[in-house]
Amino acid sequence: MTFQEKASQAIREAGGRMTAQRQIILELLETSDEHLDAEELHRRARVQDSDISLATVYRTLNTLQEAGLVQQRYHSPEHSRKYVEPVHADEEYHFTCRNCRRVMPFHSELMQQLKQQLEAELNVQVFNACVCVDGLCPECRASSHKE
Amino acid sequence: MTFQEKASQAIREAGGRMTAQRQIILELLETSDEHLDAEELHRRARVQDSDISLATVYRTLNTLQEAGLVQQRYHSPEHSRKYVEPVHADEEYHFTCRNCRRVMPFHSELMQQLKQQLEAELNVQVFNACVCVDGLCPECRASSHKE
DNA sequence: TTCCTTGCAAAGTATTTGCAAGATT
DNA sequence: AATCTTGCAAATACTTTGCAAGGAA
Repeated sequence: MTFQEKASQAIREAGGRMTAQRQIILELLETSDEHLDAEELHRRARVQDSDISLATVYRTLNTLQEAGLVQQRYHSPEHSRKYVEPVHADEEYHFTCRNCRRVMPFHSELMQQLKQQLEAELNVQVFNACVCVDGLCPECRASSHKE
Repeated sequence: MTFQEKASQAIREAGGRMTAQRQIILELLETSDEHLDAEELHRRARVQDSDISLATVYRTLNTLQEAGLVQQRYHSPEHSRKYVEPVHADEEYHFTCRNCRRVMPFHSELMQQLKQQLEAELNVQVFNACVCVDGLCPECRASSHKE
């Protein structure tokens, strides 16, 4: 079952409706590998429907998040914008350079371990973990040594 | 050297000045174990100086963060407010219940490992890692099973 | 005396919401 | 036909900023 099929089903099950706007947003989410925020998604969605509103993008993302179809990501150190990605098996996290703002994605089995640890030790059920790391990227690190 | 002494020194070294307002905020940061956001800090600071402004609290926190004296924390799933804590040896992270909003702090050596892994594999220098986990706390988990 | 810091109010950024019109089932 | 969704504009929440007055070094 593709992401769009899963989404359609979930929306329907929640008593919602499939609209042209939602279709566009789902398509963009499925085909983009980058992490998108509402504004960028809106910008891209307008290529297909120049009347689609930013509010609709926000509402659709919230709907999808509530249905567990997309998860939120924030980038350090700002944490000001919400990025979304479809829920997949391998979760991606992000390192942001404080100096040049470059974002480096990373994967780590440690996060899986952390979830298990929390479920065991705190007796909670984990839905989502957000990890944002910041510091200096290799290049900025090197140039800061020279100074 | 206490947190306040370190802070005074760092502020001075950066060409800044120690003011009554900053003194109050530093004191609150040092003596509170909870995580405070600007508004809560402002509320508490007003007990000692009823004229202190929210803008000053924000500016002071930014100054302290730039100096590496406090670090930011965000709570999932909202990520809307910035909380601060003095930089200490043992870093604390947070789990938030999606249902009852309860926040449970936790510690984990896995985060230290993650930092080391990133420094080794990505060749970056890590300044800060933010981890916010959300899901269901033990109580809400139990009651959701009953439904 | 220099210039950093403050309070105030206004502005800024990201996101949400009320409402009437429009679309889906 | 019923009601969910949309676009628009206004509202909200958190944080930053311009400016003139005040305060630290």
